Amino acid sequence: MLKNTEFTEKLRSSGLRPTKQRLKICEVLFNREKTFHFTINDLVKNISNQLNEKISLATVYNTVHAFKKKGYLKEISINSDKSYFDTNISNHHHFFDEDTNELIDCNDDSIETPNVKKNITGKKINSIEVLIKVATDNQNHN
Amino acid sequence: MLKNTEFTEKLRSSGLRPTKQRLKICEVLFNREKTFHFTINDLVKNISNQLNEKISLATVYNTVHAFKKKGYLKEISINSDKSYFDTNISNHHHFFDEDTNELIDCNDDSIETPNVKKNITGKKINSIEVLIKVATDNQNHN
DNA sequence: TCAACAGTTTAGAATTATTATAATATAGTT
DNA sequence: AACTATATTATAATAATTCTAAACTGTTGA
Repeated sequence: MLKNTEFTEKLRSSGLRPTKQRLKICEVLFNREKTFHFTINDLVKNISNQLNEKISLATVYNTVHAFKKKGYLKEISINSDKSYFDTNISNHHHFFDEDTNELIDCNDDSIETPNVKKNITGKKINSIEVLIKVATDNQNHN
Repeated sequence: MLKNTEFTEKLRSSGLRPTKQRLKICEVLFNREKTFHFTINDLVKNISNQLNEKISLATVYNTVHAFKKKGYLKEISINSDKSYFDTNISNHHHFFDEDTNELIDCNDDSIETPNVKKNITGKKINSIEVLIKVATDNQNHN
């Protein structure tokens, strides 16, 4: 569990001003045992539930994108109507339950990161994401 | 190159009525040498360019989703503001060029499909998608 | 400590993608 | 040719995200 001073330091060291709103967002995102997935909407709700405060939607968008840029968050590639973010920035993959729209971390090595034997010329690989879509067996029979 | 009669047959055999609009969409999507990626917007533009006709946006959405359900199209998991579809329904993976927002097929075996050693209990794996994000080396330094 | 400035926040409007709706039209069958 | 079920359409509604311009605030340097 980190304290506000530590968040302040961390933000400052990466060139982000430690504003009230950012510190609050840090608290909600990073002051917990386990990493988790969220949408912008989830986060806004969490802020109002946990801190009983309101940070404007636009600010939450700005902050999440700033944190992503600095590598404190990962955005998960999924074709959904909304964007999913992950506070787990380690190299890992995901299951997506199409019945419940639930995203499940795969932290052990049950999904191995595939080798990429050939890359696009002149480009650097920024990420390798694996998404396994699952559903109950009796779905999709129409 | 398939003819309209063949599309008619194919549609009918999968329980979809071979309406004018669907046949036209088939023509634009499947009457070509190479498979390709598109967004709904791209498709609407192609229809008006190639056939000089207009099919309503809602119909294009309906048809694309119907084709996806029947397995004639794949939706690609990517966190973008819009959905990408692929007429290549074979098992393959993608590069995504973050500089140009271009999606590139990987048809050879330079990206191998990862093994999934453990699955969610009671669920069936519907797909395994690998997305490699690339960019020029001098990006993301802010 | 304080003023100035650069960067941040805000609320609301604008934009964009997608879905819902309800009336109309049409394909396939009788 | 008429009937029925389904598809199409245009429009409205919704929902996610971005834009904008004004107000505000943290930081820096005096």
